Formats: sequence, C-alpha cells, structure tokens
Amino acid sequence: MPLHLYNTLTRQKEEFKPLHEKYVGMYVCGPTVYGHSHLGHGKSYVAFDVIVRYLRYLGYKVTYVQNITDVGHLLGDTNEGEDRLLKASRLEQKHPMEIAEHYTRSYFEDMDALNVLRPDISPRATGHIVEQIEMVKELIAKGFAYEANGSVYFDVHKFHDYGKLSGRTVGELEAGARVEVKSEKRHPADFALWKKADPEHIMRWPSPWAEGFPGWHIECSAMSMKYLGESFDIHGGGLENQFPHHECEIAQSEGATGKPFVKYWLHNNMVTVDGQKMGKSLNNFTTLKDAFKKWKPETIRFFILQSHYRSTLDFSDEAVDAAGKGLDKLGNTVRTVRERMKSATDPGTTAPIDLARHKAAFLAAMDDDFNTPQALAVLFDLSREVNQFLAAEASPSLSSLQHIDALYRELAETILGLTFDDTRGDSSDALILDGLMGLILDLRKDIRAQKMYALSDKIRDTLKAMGIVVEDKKDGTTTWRKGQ
RNA sequence: GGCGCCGUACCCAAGUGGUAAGGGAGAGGUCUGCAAAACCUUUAUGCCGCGGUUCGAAUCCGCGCGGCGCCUCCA
Repeated sequence: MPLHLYNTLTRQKEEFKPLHEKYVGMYVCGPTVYGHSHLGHGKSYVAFDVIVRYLRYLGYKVTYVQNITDVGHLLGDTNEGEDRLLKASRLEQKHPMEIAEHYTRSYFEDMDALNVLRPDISPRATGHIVEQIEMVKELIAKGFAYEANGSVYFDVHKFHDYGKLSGRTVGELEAGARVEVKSEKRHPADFALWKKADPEHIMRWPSPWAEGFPGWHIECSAMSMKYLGESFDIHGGGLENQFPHHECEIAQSEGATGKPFVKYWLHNNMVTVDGQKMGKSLNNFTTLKDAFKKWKPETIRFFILQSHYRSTLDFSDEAVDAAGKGLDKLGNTVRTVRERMKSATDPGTTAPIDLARHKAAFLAAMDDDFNTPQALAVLFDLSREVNQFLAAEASPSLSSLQHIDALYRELAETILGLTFDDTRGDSSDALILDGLMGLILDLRKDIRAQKMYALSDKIRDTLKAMGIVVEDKKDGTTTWRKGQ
C-alpha cells in the first residue's frame, strides 16, 4: 500500500503524490523564540521529524524548511498590544535579538536531545524582511491588499477561497463575536500584512508605507516560497495554527502568485494536561528542560510516538513513567541481541521469526498516515518473538542476530529515531565509566563466587540508587545499563 | 453564537463495517542464591447512553449526555 496521509485541506486521507517525482518540499511552522520549548513543541517537532525520516526512508529527496519566528506577534489585535519578544526583552532587560538568539539555541538544544533531525533550512523572519515587503507590494499591486495609515491589510473579500482550509466563510467570521472591529480595516476579518510601529517599538524596519514590522502571517509565506517555490508539497504545523495563520498564508500566497500554494496540509494535535491544552498562554506547560530532569529524552520521544500525531496526548507523570518502562522493554531486547552477537557464531540456530512479515506490518502502519502507535505495537510483537528465541536458544546463529539487529536499526532507529545504546559512548568520561563498571562487576563476580551475597546485593543496590541497573543473567554473566 | 474534534479495560493508547492491537499496572506461574530481566497464563461477551441502518457496528446515521479545540499570540 502506498503512503496515505490526512490532508486538512480536503479533510480526508489521500495517497501521497509529490509535485515532482522523488522530490518533496516540506515546510513546518517553527517556534516563536521568546521562551523555552515545552512538551507541546516536543510533540509537534517529533511528529514532523518522523514524517521527514519516513519520507526519506521511502526514497524521497526531502527539503525540510522550518522557520524561526524572531519578531514578535502582538498580544492583541490592536496597536496597543505588546509583542511577545518585546515583552520578554523588557522583563529580561535584554535586546530582543538577544532574547531570540538565546531561545533559538535553547530550542535546538532540546530538539537535539530528542533526536530530532535539524531542518535543512532554518530561516529567521528578521532575515527576510525584504522578501516580506516585496510580497506585500505584490499583493497591493494585484488589488488584494490596501494601505491604511502606514499599515497594510489583506482584503479577505478579494480572495474568494478564503476559508477553504478551516471551513469557514468570511460571513461567519464577521458575525463571530470574537473578531474585533478595527477602524483602519475595511472589514473586520481583514488581517495585517505590515504594521506601522509606535515610537517606542524597538524592532522596526523601513518600508514603502511606514517604518514598522511585518504582520503575523507573512513570514511563512515569504520564506516557504523563497526556498521551496511558489507551490510545494507539504505544509505542517500545530492544529491551532489552522486558523487564522494557515488560512492567511494561503490567501497571501495564492493571491500573490495566482498558483496553488500547498498540496498537503498536515496538522498535529495538542498535548493536554488534565484534558486541557498545554500552552504558553494557559501557563500550564512543562518545559522540555524540566521534563529531561525527570526522564530521559528518549522516553519523552517514545511517549510522544505512542499516540497518533493527529490525536491529543494527555500528559501525566504516570503516563510518561509507563512509556519509559515500555521503551526499556524494547531496549532490553535490542541490547540483549547486541550482547549475544559478540559471542555468536555461524552456524547456529536460525531464528524462526518471519522478519519480513513484521517489517511489512510496520511499514503498513507508517503508510497509513504515519500511525506510529501501531508501528510500535509491531515492534513489541517482534520483541516478544525475539525474546522467546533468545530464551530458548543457547547458541543462536550470528547471522540471525545480525538480521534482527538490522531490522531494529532500520525501523526503530532510522525511521522512528529511537536510540537504544545508552550505556556506551566515546567520550573520555564514558570510557572511564565503562572501565570502572567492568572493574566493579569483576570484583562482584568474585564476591558472588564466594557466596557473599549480602555484599554483592549491596553493590547492586547502591548502583541502582545511582541510576545504574545491574542484571545477573542466567548464564552467569552480568550486564549493566543506565536506568531512567 | 459559529466551525470542528473527542469519549475504547485501573492508567496510556491503536482500531472507523466482519466479530476488541500494543504498553504500563494487577494476579498466578517458570527461571534465578536473591533481585532484575525474560517467558507462560490471566484481566473489556464489550468500546459514554438510547434508538436506527445492516446478515453483521466500537466503527455508518439520528438524538442525548460528558469533555476539548479554533474563532486572539500559541506546536
């Protein structure tokens, strides 16, 4: 079955057919960098990371663009509203660009920890003011936008497809209670392309209209089309950006070019806490940095992949703990396979496991709109069979183990981005740790041989308290690994 | 008020017409000096409720109840 994905634009699953064979242009709305990233960001970017990884696995050459929004959006729909970056700037007594740089680094640090591959291009909004201004000029020239008092607005009545992504109509929007009427605008639903800056506004650029800053939605249109072309394959983002952000992007982009903007719109759902959305404005978020103090980043990634990207994911300590144990279960199998490979030879007992069947089931799950929970279930099924094999066979063949290991690498590591080798590294500290653990376990082996179990148990318990799990295997060997 | 989504075991969570995946937790067992890991057995005759369509529904339709998202910056 070929890859199918759910397209918000058509509200159904569609077979994926890129605009150009073997090439995929993909843009995902990145973070606004005025604070540390939280679990919600984690869910979003892990989800799109898996999508990129899977497209590449299928053989597509993917250009993945994800912006960094380093110019603030206003808090409210009025000129009096303060933008978020400026607010952080004032609170932290730093220049806005310093704030942006600081949290951009923080963002990548967290994403690296989650094993999220970096985008091919991470364009900054402030680095593309020229492109944004050019686009606004084009929209004015084509009659889609108008200037009012130094600001420029998009006239939603001029773009007849407005509402096609979110399923709304301009009429509904104007009847809606929450659309604020602003005198500068011709219609309440019109949105800003360029805003004239107040005298105290720090981030400002010259423009043909008034010195000011770009509107809320124009950066994504300008940057995505600059790097991916006027029409491209996939645009992703959080569900909450479907309207108005993405709706406005379509209007601006298609208004300016007269061409279809994006073929497939993908939206990921929210992380919730007690059933409520985790968000910056609700102040109920857990930052990734805080989560990493409690759980391994791999656990957070696994937790995220245990639910579908279009489903909400309810966060609780209990749920993440459970995910961590599940990941350990998978990891134990993989690590045991790798351990056994060291002493295995050919010929030996061949594993009676249909690896091709498991692989096909895994890929079928991924082909069905990136169903990672289903794909993980396949890995657990595989693990059970592998564990049965390992438990029953004293001398499994090396080639069997290699095939099993290769499958985990292909599916779990390459596609899902999970990692299992957490005990070894090549830093000098890791080498010292390896050496020390070897020494301790060697001594403990002698102690156990003398049946001094109280002492050997004390060593094991103490290491456990330090976060190192020691396991005595049935065959007399002892292994260790870092725990949660 | 408008648009939309969701409600599956103690918890998390797939499944969207063919007779309930997976993980965690719990119970019993095997193995082990013990512990852990692993394996085996077990835990929803039922998927919010009530109707309807169908040979057949958790899955489709209607009504009701409960929860949530968007309409304002937000992954």
